[in-house]
Amino acid sequence: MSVNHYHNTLSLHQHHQNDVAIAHRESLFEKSLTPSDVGKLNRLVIPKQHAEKYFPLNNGGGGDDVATTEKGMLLSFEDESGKCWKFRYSYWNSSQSYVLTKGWSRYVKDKHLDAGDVVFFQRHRFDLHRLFIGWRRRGEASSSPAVSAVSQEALVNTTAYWSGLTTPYRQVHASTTYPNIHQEYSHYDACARVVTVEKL
Amino acid sequence: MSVNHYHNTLSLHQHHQNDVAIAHRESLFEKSLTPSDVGKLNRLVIPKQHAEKYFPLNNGGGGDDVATTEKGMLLSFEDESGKCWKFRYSYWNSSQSYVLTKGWSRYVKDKHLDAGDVVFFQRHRFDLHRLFIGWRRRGEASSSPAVSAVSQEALVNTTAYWSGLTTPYRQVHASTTYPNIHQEYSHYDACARVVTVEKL
DNA sequence: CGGTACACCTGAGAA
DNA sequence: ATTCTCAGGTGTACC
Repeated sequence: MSVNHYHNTLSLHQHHQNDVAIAHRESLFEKSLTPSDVGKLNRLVIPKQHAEKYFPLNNGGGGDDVATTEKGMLLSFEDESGKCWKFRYSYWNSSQSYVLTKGWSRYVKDKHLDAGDVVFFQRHRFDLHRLFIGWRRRGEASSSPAVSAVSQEALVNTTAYWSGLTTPYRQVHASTTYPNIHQEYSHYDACARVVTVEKL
Repeated sequence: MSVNHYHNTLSLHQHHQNDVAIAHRESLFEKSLTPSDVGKLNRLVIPKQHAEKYFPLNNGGGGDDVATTEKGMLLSFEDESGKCWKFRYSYWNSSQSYVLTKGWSRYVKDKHLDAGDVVFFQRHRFDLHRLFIGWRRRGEASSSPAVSAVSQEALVNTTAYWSGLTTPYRQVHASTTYPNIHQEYSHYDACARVVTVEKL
């Protein structure tokens, strides 16, 4: 059993501070990783139906959404160990697809993900801004049997929460409270409360 | 012998009007072109040490320099035939590198430059704003045997001329006879006296 | 639409 | 070990 496998499957029991949070998570969706998702393209394609449901970039509203659409946004997820991962999230007009770009390759490397492995996304049931990311090895069963039952009801409630707090790349690690306004990305920090020093 | 080769190696003797100027040139630096420099990226990376010595974008003086840094500037160079080449010159924050972009691909195409070929930059010894660009084929010796000896000594002598400039780019530009003010780029026309109609 | 321009991004290697 | 550089890329906008 590898170190990463250990963290993935046993973290529910090992990290007690996360146990409570897990009970309050709802699964959003998961994806089996393609070779491109873990390869040199350094991006994860988010299936459009999930992207538009859970991570809307703009819903046809005016104003700031324009900038959000053009520049993308920064999404933050807590992993199984409580570590915060930030990904640039944007829409590629050329391929008409939603993608996680900046930061994604680091996640792939850190978790040693291969094609066929599965990543899944969750969010806090009550604190809807709080997002989680997890993974499991290809062929492994999902740890929670209730995973697939969740989503349809919660969808409508989530859309309204995405707004335009912003933070610069280079200053992300300068402070955990993210006081700086970024010119480029709409940014919602889903794990601001998790004090984690990391490179983005 | 190709047409371009002819121009390159014989121009010293063919173009008498340039002979005087050549004697008054000092080498700044040269670069062996990478595949990317002559490929589809349409840009030339200027090694940072040379860029900051010879083509400073901001001199730490504040004010207009900020705009210069953000927007880049237009650099003009005379080639071996006296033709004026204008390149957009700017700094890429993301890669922390200085690049010639707009106009560069035209130069590569015109001179039929390939990877391994060398481009070199010179400036007038007395009229320091007058810049020159030249090239030679991969493997060819520098036309002036003294060049490499000159550059080391000249580096020290030349550095002060740029950094010690008290005249901002915009004022220099305004003092030339170049009638058109560019809206986007800080622009110093190093070959204003060469009447050349060209598209940039 | 294709080519160019532009502002990003990253990995590998050098320092 | 960490930082810096830069060769080689990307998507997007514009013409």
